[in-house]
Amino acid sequence: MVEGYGLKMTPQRRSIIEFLQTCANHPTAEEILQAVNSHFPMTSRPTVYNTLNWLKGAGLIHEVHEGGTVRYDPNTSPHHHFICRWCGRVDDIESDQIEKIEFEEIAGHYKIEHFQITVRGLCLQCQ
Amino acid sequence: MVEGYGLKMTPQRRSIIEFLQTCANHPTAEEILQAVNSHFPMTSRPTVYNTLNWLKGAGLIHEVHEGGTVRYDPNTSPHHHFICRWCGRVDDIESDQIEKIEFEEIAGHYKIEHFQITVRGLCLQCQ
DNA sequence: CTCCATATTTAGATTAAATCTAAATATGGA
DNA sequence: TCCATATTTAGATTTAATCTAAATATGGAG
Repeated sequence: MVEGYGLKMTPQRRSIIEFLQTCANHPTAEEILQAVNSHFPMTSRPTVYNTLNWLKGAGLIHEVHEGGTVRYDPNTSPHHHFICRWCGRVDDIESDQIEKIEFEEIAGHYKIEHFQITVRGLCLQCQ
Repeated sequence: MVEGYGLKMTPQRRSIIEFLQTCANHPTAEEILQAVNSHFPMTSRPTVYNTLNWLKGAGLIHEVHEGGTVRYDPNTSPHHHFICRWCGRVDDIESDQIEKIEFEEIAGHYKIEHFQITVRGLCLQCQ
């Protein structure tokens, strides 16, 4: 399936990928485990973590470390995050919603490969 | 010491605060435990976590969740972070080193209280 | 300065997230 | 269809962080 790496597709992996592609938010590993088991029972915790690490290594998902919990982000296009101080939800903010940023001052010191903005505040429901 | 809250100053807390004020980087709880014990032996792990949570609640330090490890940041002025992809170090980037950002597009949806930029790449030593 | 109510520290147990192990199982190319 | 090899699984294990109850230290009141 994933050429050259000897990787095999399984029902468990298919379920996890399918769930990640259809969910709009940023689920935790535990939420993924629960959701997948409600459709395809008996997928074990290590399998969920194995698959998530496989997807992460292949660059198909990203980990989001915010608020002490690890979440998984199926959106791999460059984008930013909004985090609600009250309910903890993580929403995507597309890059074109934020103006370009210049890094002139620090460009000499670091080799900048990527940057990400984390916006915090209150979402519509929690205001 | 911290008025109105019934909090008491102890040698352990003093050591932890002193270390945080003099260290330039972003230590983990474990690193703080090691450093404090080398100066003032026999400070237990729960005491380190108690003190860090007390300081965090008082707004004197911030937690940094990056790369799967929790780090503590004694710099509470608004600033940004650089994270080295290779060695994992977290450096401060002061706000005035990055140009102002406008949030016009998303201002209608969220109540924005704060934003922080995470820059990733390679530090001088790791290039 | 001394006393003592109360906050703090401690060792050890406990929790929770994530990973490891070895055995059983499933995948997909030949 | 067969079978080498990757994957899954249950259960144990690791690690970070917290909880517990008993011992201790702090600092305001007298």
